[in-house]
Amino acid sequence: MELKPVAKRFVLHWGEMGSTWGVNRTVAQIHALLFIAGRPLNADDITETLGVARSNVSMSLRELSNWNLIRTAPLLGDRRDHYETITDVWELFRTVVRERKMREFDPTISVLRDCLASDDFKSEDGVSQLRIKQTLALMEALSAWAGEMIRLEPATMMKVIKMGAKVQQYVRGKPAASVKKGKTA
Amino acid sequence: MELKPVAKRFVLHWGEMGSTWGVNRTVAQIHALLFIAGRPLNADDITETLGVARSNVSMSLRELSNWNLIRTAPLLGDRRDHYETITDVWELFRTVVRERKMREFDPTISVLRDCLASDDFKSEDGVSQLRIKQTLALMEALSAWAGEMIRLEPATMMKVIKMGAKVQQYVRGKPAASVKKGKTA
DNA sequence: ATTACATTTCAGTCTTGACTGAAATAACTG
DNA sequence: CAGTTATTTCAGTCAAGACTGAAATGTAAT
Repeated sequence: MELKPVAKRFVLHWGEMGSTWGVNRTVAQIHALLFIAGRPLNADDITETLGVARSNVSMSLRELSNWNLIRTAPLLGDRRDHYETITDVWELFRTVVRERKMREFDPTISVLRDCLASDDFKSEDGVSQLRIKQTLALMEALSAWAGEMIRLEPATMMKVIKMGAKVQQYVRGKPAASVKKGKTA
Repeated sequence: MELKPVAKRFVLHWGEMGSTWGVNRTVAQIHALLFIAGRPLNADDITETLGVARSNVSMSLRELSNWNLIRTAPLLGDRRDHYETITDVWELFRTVVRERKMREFDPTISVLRDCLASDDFKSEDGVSQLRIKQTLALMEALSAWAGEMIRLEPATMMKVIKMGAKVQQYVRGKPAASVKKGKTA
């Protein structure tokens, strides 16, 4: 299975981006490949196409599984495991947000709550206390927001996102000049 | 300058999270330290407090500067550069979003547009074409959304976030049962 | 201009974690 | 059950990049 030029470029770019996004290159490449392939692939297909070790593919598939980004798709007449990924981009996005929230936000929120509750907290500098409280408040707000957004149907989420900053008119009670006219930096 | 227990925990935790967030440990620790310190610090203060090499501090400060997360704050009667970071957490958040959008979204959007525009595109599999188009649409929507959000005043942005999924009632035309009653997964 | 202090650069070292290949395990088939 | 195929595990290797220390550069005072 040889990739066509554009597909190859897509897979390679996704792999590079993976590093920035906190998953390694191979994991991101495999995901891109499954996403673009149009049919479930088995581990050997992937090994061949990407030119990495079979064992690397195995571990990377496990990692993608932990992210809930792939599932096995049994094919009639073929013993080998075949893998497919979510094809709806908004559903995909939702999954990634859910997982990142779980890995990156929730643990930090726990630590911050713990800090606030600790006996030592009262003896900290006033500024430190304030910063920690504010950081926790920010993260709780973002976490709650993300939690609500990922509960929406993909189609609804899309509408909300596309509505963009126009929503502020509802929190302010009137349309916002700053956005419509681009007044602020 | 010795850190109090909670401040130390905060700095260490922020450092660990940094790895997940795509900046290295030292960079994240320095940022946490400046955030919690309550006054501008010079490079030697930081070196001492964190117990890393002076040169490492120098490079990390440069990195934070590239992220627009710190600025120098000249102190009367002291030649050495002192550094401070944004203290408003929403402003801080806005800066991080702006920078990540620039580094992680914008380049990918360029690549995808390029793929679509290329001569090879038409000869790709139908599925590949579709996936690339949908991915680009998603990323453009998110990018536009983020672009609008970071233009808002921090206080407004906070209100929008805190409003959460309730905004969907405005895109749908009525309150959403799925959120209020938690019907969906 | 010289000295003293502050900062940056960079070549080399060290750490972390990605990747491989071989061996072990598991799953199926006749 | 023996043989075959598929998958996972893991110890070792390798690569990327974080970190250090020493040297170079920059900056201000005398």
